[in-house]
Amino acid sequence: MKPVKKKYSVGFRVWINEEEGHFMGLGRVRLLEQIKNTGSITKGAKAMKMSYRQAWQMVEDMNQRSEKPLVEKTLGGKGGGGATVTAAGEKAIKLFYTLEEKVIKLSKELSKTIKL
Amino acid sequence: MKPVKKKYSVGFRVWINEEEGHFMGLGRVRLLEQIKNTGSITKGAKAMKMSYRQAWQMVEDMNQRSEKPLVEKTLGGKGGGGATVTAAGEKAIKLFYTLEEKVIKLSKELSKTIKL
DNA sequence: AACCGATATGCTTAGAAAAGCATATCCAAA
DNA sequence: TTTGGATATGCTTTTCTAAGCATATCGGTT
Repeated sequence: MKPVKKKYSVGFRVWINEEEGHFMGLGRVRLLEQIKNTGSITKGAKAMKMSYRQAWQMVEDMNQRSEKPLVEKTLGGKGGGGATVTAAGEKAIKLFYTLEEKVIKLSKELSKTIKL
Repeated sequence: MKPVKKKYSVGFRVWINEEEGHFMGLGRVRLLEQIKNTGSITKGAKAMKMSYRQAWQMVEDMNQRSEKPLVEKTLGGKGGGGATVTAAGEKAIKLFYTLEEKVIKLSKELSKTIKL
């Protein structure tokens, strides 16, 4: 009875670095999408089961470190305020997925070649 | 005075998954190398400023989940024992670097294309 | 000017991961 | 059979991160 051959595969994570380091990975991209869908950081965070505080900090960090803010926030007003994803934000989301897609493709190819 | 263009780049992490999930990433590969260099888990761990306990657990995990052990351990004997990296271990190390190299190459290319 | 729901932010708490400690075990060599 | 240095493993402690709580602030709308 020969030992069963195991299946191995390549795993990976991609992100975008700004000069100071990690800038935007899958988590932040998803957050941006949720903010876009729900119209607020609070609701977006809730949808991701993430604390508002952390979500807010992520948005703050991204806005401060990108040349143009990715999220625009409104205080007061109808419903008390909200947040929307800017054109720059949309662009960043698309860019991230484009990059990720290419790495996914490579990792799938590499997975086939693994022999251990 | 125009705003200064920021430099962005693509960051990544690669690892090898076995059926149960994460199997071997850069940290474990380095540990294997240190074990090879020093001839023991204890010294290898120390060289990496990692606790012996953690190093031992990693080795145990790798050995149990790969078809052939990557590290061979000796109890007692001259010097009280030690550990060596098996041929299968060497193979795994090389495989990992081969995979990583390809992802590095891709990420460098992608870094050039980033426009935000 | 009162209201409302979201942003903004400090401070506390909880939970998970790593480190650290203590000790038992192993066995070839001397 | 004693020695020595490494493996083996349970248990405690530290550390770091994320979550949670509390509260102040904002400002268009009514």
